[in-house]
Amino acid sequence: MVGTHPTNLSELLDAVLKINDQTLDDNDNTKKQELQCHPMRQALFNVLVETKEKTVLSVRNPVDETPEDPQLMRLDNMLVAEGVAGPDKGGSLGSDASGGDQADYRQKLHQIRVVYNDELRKYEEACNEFTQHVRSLLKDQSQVRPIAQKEIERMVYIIQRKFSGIQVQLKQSTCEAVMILRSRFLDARRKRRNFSKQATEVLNEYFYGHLSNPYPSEEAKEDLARQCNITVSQVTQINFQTITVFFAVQVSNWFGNKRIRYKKNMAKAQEEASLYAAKKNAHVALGGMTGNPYGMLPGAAAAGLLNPYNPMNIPGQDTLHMGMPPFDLSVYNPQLMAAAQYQQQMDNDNKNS
DNA sequence: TATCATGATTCCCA
DNA sequence: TGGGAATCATGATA
Repeated sequence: MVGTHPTNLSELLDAVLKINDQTLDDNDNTKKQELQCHPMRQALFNVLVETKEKTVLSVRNPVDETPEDPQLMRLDNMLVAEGVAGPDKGGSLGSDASGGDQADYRQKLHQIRVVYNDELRKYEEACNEFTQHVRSLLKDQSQVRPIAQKEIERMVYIIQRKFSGIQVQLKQSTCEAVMILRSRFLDARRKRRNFSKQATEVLNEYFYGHLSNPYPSEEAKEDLARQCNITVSQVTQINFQTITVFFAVQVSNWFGNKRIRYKKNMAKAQEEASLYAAKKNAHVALGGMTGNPYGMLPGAAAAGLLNPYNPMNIPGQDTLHMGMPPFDLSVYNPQLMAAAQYQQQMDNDNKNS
């Protein structure tokens, strides 16, 4: 057959079968070229491809039948939320975090982010490289055996799915690393650490403003936590609940300690009370009467007149008319007295309800 | 480094 | 189950 072109399909098939009997390496390029240039080549190729598609290849399109992997979606969402994937959010847990811890957390999260993105880039490069290699290999082979574009795509899809498995592993281990980092950070927070001055101010203001009932509700605790800048707004959804509870416990601890120590050291407490009363009086004098009545600290209350722990207060008697305020003379201000009465009325109403 | 201040924990009780 | 009381542990300061 060398040197002569097969004239019909059966001849061409014979030629192909002959080639298959030998190794392709053994054939010279002349034979290959003869086949490539044969006028019936494309027709035969199409027939074989069609036959192969009918017999071997599934009619189904594998890409269409597989929806987005939910596990992969969860991992992706989490990585974005944690600031590992997507735009760099700085990896903050809360603005109250002490500088050292927060910086340490951010640095470690950044390290995870860098390693993750580096690995992901390598993975994508390897995947693309391998896919490209397979594509060109199959395209090359399609010169000598029937390989349709559809088959090539199918092969590429299978390869990409294999790589996707590796991607899931990478994302899983990255999520684990972030979770470990997070739990370590939270454990570190459990160690005693002083609140900021601003936070203590807010808590003290509430305490002395509610001396008649220094027991904030859960709602009030959350509100105090926010006011203390122990905000949870920057915390990702995944740990939102845990951290909210954690801050509420901190506020509870603070009030627990405060109540005990207030009783134990009344002298110092009275001093502090008058300090906060003076602050509030200044606020009132500056027109604060229109402010929140719950946040209002009447001088009388702050000075101890409404204080249940104050030995000056005899149960059953109208505390507003009990003795002189020990420190704060501003209770003589009619406006402040009215505020004190209002506060007591509110307290009584609360008790009755 | 001693002392104080203060947040956290534990136990007990109503 | 929440609060009081005692105690522990650690940060701040002189």
